[in-house]
Order: sequence, then structure tokens, then C-alpha cells
Amino acid sequence: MLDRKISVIIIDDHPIVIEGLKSLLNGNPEIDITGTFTTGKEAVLLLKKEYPDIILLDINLPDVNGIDLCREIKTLVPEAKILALSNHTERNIILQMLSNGANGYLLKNISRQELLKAINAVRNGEIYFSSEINEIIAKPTRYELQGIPKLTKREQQVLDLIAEGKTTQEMGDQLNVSPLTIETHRRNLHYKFKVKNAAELIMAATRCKLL
Amino acid sequence: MLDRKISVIIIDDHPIVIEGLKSLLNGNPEIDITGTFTTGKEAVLLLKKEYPDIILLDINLPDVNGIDLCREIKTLVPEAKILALSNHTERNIILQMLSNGANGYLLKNISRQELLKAINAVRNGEIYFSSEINEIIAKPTRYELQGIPKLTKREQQVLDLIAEGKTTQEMGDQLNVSPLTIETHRRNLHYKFKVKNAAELIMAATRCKLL
DNA sequence: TTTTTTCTACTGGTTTTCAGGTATTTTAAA
DNA sequence: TTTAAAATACCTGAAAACCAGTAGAAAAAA
Repeated sequence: MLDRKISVIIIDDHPIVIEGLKSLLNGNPEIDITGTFTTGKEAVLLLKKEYPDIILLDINLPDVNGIDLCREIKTLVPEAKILALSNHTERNIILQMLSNGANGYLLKNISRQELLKAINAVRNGEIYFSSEINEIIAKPTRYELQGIPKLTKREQQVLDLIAEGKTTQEMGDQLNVSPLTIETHRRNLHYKFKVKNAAELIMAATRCKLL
Repeated sequence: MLDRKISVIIIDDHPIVIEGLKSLLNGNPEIDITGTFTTGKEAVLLLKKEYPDIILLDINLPDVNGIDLCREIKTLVPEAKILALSNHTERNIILQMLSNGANGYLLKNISRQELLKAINAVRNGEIYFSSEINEIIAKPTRYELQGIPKLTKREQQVLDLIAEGKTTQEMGDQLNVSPLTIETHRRNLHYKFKVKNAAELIMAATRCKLL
């Protein structure tokens, strides 16, 4: 490891977070922060020229979705280790980041010690989670286990209108289809969410963040 | 202003944020960070001895609610200016902070320039909001304007059961009252939330965080 | 204690949803 | 291009929800 420093780049739109990470890492002589970016585009441009060891990646970016960006970065520089950095504690977001190639997931309340531990872990090819994240992954709720139903465009439209309190008749008028068609979509929504009426449907959809 | 430096204390449970704020403010010779705290209790203890000019206060703290803490701090050191620092963009949280004595509200994506601007503004007795916050305050949504309905115990019970997908009949059995009574409660819920069916009711109640 | 609110229950309606179907056309995938 | 999925449309009967008004008893607040 004494051949060269660990190069780290930071992608986060919050100046506070960038400065904070710099400050937490700067004390360490092995680490060299080679770039900080506030947008996904900027970061991607640099990655076409430079190849960092570690990428600290925020999920909430102004220009692109961090989850998609993760995949893009992994294809661009597959050997770089990506550490997701976020306040999101939703199980499926964490899993999506992993499936898109992240090597670890950290919450923003992380300490200097744990940050360094995480960086070392992913350098050694391990997958690292901060302790809260470990628990979230280990304890899926009933809804998370049953998965998020995949809705068609029409079904999503109908779902949105149901949430607005529209009646089947009104929805038919608005979408220019027969109310009988709307009833079919409604029935399919009930089936997909395993619920038996509109109230329960809205609850289920809300939990799945589909509303 | 040349008599002494502006003393600032920071209350935030994220090391990254504390380091970030320090780093953003340290360059300024007029500012002196006299303390950083990761819990509300620690901060309150210090405030009984020292009186800072500016308090940068996070709303999400592990031990206490930042909104309550704001009031406590304001009673303890009324002359100190409190700048709330948070990612919350919900209108009523912002207003609660103000009503509890905050002198400004900043989002955590703030830049160094704006942070300094905010500190100067509150020092001069102004109330400061970052631009996004200004917009949120200026544009209340329909729900925010109409306020949160006050429900009776029974109504809340019925609402919960509706959210579980229970029918009027089932609710009557479960609460040992006539289904006709449940219908009355249902009707009153619709009236209070200004909605016309169960789906809309669940949406409205969810927005009001009553579910 | 008086007043108000809450909970309860009823009548008599109308409207909407729900749960079975069937079937054609359009769109997307293999 | 064949196949599969999605969207469309229609039907019926039963169940549930919704509306509008009334009104007594119990509980809480003034």
C-alpha cells in the first residue's frame, strides 16, 4: 500500500457535506481527495479521465438520480469502489444502490472512525454498511417482503385519480375510457396490492411510495 | 463590531455537518466557533454558562426534539440568535421553529456565502430564510392552509380501521356499536377533512400525519 | 350546574364499489 | 413474426358506501 495514496472523490451537492468529508479525511496521510463535485455530470466528465480508488456518492443530486449515476459510474470505472452516502433508510433504495454496483452504504451521521473503516473495508473488496443499515437490511417489514407491485401507466393514472377522490365515472370521463374499463383497472390494482378496497389501496400504495 | 468576534455554537449530531460548518466558517476572521455539540443536553449545559451570539441548530437530534430545544434555548439565552439548520421543507415545521424563537431557517445545502449572509442578517436583527424556504413559506398548499382537523378518540379509531380496509359492518362489530354509528363517524370524518370518499380521506389523513 | 361536545342510533334514500365473468384491440417482448 | 401482456370494453348482481336529516344519552367543559 505504500506505493501511492488512496485517491478519493466526493460527489455531493451540499457544500457543508463536502467540507465535512474533506475535514474528516484530510488528517489521514494515506488519503488524497482528488476531486469534489456538486453534480453528477461534472463527476462523470472527470471519471472519463481519472480513475479514483474510492467514490463517496450522495444519492440526492440536483441533476441526476444517484441510483442511476451509481450504475453509470460502475460501468465507467468498474475497479473504483463506490460508497453510497445518504440519509435514506429505505430498504429498497439501499438494495437498489447495491444492485447498481455500490460497495457500501453509509448514513451521513457517520463518524470519522467509521468512515475510515468503511474506506479500508471496501478497498479490501469487502461490502461495508454502517450499523443502522445492517439492521435495515436484516429486518425487512411485511410490505417490503411482499415487494412493490409493478403498475402499468394506466394503472398508475387510475391510482392517482383514486387518491384524488375521483369516482369511477369521473375517471372514465377524464381518461376518455368507459367507466367499466376503470373498474377493471381498479380491480387489477386491488389484486396487485392484495387489498380489498380503495382505502386500503391508498395505504398500501403510500407505503410503497407509489403516491 | 471590532470589539470582539462573533461567537457561534453548533448543535448537530452529524460529525460531517459539524466539520463542514467549521470549515465553511473558519476562514472568516470575525467568527469564532466556541462550541460544537452532538446532543441537546450537552448544549443546554453549556448555554447556562456561556452566551454565544449565534446558535446553528439542527432539528433532528438524537436526544431531544429540535423544535422544543429551540424554545428552551430561547428562554435560556434570549439575546442569542438561533439559525435553524435542517433538511425539512415542511411548512409547519418551519413555522413552528419560528414560533419557538428561531431567527432564521437554512437548508443544509447552503453555500458559504449564504451562510455568512444569514449570520450577518440575524446579527442585525433580521429574520433570514434561504431562498427555497422563502418560497415554501410564501406558497402554502391547500392542505396547509386548511389546517389539521381535530379528531375525537372515536373518530381516530374509526379512521385507523378504515385505513386497514375494514368495512362499516366490521368496524361496528369490532367497536361494539351499530354500523349506523360508524357511518356517522365516517360522515364526520369526511366533513372534517373536506373529502368525499374513503380514498381521499386516507390521502388527507396521511398528509396531516394522522395515520 | 349549565352548556357543549361526543357518541350513539335511526329513517330512507342514492350512488359507488366490488367480484365474478367474457372478449377485442393495441402494444411490447421473445 | 409469433406470443404474451396490457388496455380497452361490456355485463350482472350484491355489497358497501354515501347523503341528509333527526335526536337522545353520556361525557366533558364552561
